[in-house]
Amino acid sequence: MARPRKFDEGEVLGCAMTAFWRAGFEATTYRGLESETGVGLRSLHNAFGEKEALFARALDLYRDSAEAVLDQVFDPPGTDGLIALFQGMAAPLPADDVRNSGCLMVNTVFERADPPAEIAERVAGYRAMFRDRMKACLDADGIPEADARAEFLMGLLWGMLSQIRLARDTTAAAPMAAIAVQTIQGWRAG
Amino acid sequence: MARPRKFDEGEVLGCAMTAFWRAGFEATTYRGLESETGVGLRSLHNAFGEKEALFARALDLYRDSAEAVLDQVFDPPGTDGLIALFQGMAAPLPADDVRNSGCLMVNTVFERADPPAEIAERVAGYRAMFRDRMKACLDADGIPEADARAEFLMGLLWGMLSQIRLARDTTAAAPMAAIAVQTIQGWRAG
DNA sequence: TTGATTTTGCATCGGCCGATGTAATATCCT
DNA sequence: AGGATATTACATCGGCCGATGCAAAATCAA
Repeated sequence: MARPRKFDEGEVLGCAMTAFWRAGFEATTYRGLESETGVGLRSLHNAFGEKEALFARALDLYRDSAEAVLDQVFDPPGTDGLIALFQGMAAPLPADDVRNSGCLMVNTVFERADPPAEIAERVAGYRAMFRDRMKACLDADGIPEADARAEFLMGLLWGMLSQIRLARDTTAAAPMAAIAVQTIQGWRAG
Repeated sequence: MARPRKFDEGEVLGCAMTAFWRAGFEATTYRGLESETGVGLRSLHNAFGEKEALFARALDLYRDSAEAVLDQVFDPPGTDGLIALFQGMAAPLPADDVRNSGCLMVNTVFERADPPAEIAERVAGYRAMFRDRMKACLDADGIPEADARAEFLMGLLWGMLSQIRLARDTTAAAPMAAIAVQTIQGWRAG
């Protein structure tokens, strides 16, 4: 019915997500994506619309990917999964792995001082999702004060991601992960 | 010997610091400062040079202010000071207080994907200073594993500041502060 | 008062970026 | 083959920002 696209939309979206992840919203430009993907500026704009919309789709992709990981790590839900999560967060990775750039959602919290509602909702929703799944892990093992402790673990997690972003290296969070594991084990014992 | 300035440099620097703190490096413009302070664009540029240099001076001012606070809270150094720090971090403040915008250093980690060395050094130095002073508090009370635990507390602190920035409200970190205090007390007891 | 010196106000340059207009191009359906 | 339709390539607009040039203004020393 019409001229077909020369590029795969999902592929380009993935490329945009990692670009936002590494460099942030501002520093990621349509013209930069044009160079990286070889897709023309006008085609990108045709496919994704304004930059804000592309960013929102990148956040959605990120959330979906993260949930897929949680489905595995928290299977079944419990403190073992939490411990695995914190240990995995600080595991060494190849230097060019995008996860050395921290977490796209956390980065977004800080970069965009006054984001549009569409973005703020996605970030807040992501955080709530993550916290609720950690709380479910605490509940599964009968840990008391699960609400406050899940918030506590969220704080710790995002703090680790701060340090990872500062150092551009997941292993920079290893000392924190070690004490986090101790603390969770302490809850389980006590 | 020459025409005198019509503005106070320290006052303008303080204004710039809070602007960077609230809105970030990019969103804070010389033209915006011109409006806020009433000082002409050309005069600002004359006094502070390029924007990067102004930002570096703002970071220095921030560090000095923070150290002055630590001098009080950690007097004498010990876990009581640490507990006071974490509780104070989540204490309610007037809505327009700049501390509801988190921490300038943490914000900087995230906003600037590839900062000039002058900036990166200041941020890393600030974090190291803060961690060392927390470690000194642990040492003062004979807490073991002080190095890793100080890192752990840094992670927690920066995670609380993430949540504060997301919510634009220090009290959003209250649940984390409560568990943090419990955890520190546990170290003291055990 | 006069001259040296710094600040100030105004205008402007150059660059980057998001976004759009337009015409040529490539496909599918009939 | 031929028309309808979406994509592509190219050029460009408008806006914002950092930075600078320049001349008028304001002070102090002599």
